[in-house]
Amino acid sequence: MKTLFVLLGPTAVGKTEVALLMAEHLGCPVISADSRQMYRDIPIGTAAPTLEEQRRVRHYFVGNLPLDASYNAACYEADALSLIQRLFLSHDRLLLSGGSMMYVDAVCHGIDRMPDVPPELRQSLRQRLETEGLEALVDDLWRMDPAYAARCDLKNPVRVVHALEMCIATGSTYSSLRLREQEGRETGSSKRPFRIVRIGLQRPRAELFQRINCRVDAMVSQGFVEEARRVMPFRQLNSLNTVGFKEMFRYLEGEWDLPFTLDRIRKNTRVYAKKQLTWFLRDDSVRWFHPDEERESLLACLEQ
RNA sequence: GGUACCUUGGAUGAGUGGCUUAGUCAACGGUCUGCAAAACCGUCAACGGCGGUUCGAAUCCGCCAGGUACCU
Repeated sequence: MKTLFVLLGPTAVGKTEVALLMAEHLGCPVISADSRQMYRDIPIGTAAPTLEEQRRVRHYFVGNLPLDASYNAACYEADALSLIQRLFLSHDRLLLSGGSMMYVDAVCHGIDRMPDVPPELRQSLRQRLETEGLEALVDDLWRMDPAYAARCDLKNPVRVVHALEMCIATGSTYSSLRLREQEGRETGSSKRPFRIVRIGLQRPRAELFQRINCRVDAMVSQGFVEEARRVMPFRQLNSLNTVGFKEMFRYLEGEWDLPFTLDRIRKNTRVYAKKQLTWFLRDDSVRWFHPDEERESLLACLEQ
């Protein structure tokens, strides 16, 4: 049976380097699962694999999208699965590596088929959110899909708006589209025709935070400020609603000074890393390793 | 030596006699199927010390300690 190894872990833990080793060991490319490294023009701020690293091992889904692409986890699921299927023709073992929780989840568990949201619909709901407030939208949700309203985080505008988008776009209910929830995680369409082995990278928190701090400084010396300045005209794009860029834009506007800005970036990156860990730690099928100290056993686990 | 002002949780900062005491930032924990490096939720902890007034004090009074400003 074909095997997909999935390498995951918090940002700055050292995934890129370990992925290279694993890929070389397996003789396969790296399939990246990073929602921000996919965008071109922002390699420094997203700590994307360098050109040298990409010469060492072929990478997919790095720098392959323009900043204004509209993309999401469902697109990624489709793109990744078709690539995986193709690569399995010539490989028995493949490597997916990345820290974007939903993207990894989409490949491993699948995402239910849902309609595309017409941009005008999204726009009008966003408009209503501003003029009428969240309460009005919540009332609508109770009316249109009480089952989902009962379990939805009703204080989260993004969730409420999305549920309404689905209800209005289909004329049905959002909850009726959520098949994975109804069938349970391991059944139904999410069943993959290949084996999935999840490998997690983790370090003691102090060590991880130390690496985050160093990486922010390294980014700056690689020209992060200039990179941010170049893309600032497009700051409203989702691709730039990203830790590092959000803060850097405020610096470039003169609102914050540079030391303060870098502090905020470090802090927000720490918070992001914690969020990733919270997500990944829930999945107890993940086998965890220290990226430096347990490299031997990590590579050994590829042979099982 | 004298006078005035100040002292709140890790940081900042409201509160001015009474429902276990704001907010912000940090820290910590969590949620998550279509913008997810997004969005959202929760927890934590303080009224400088001692004594007094009072049914009741972070809030009023006195002393002590520390700090700031000005004066001789």
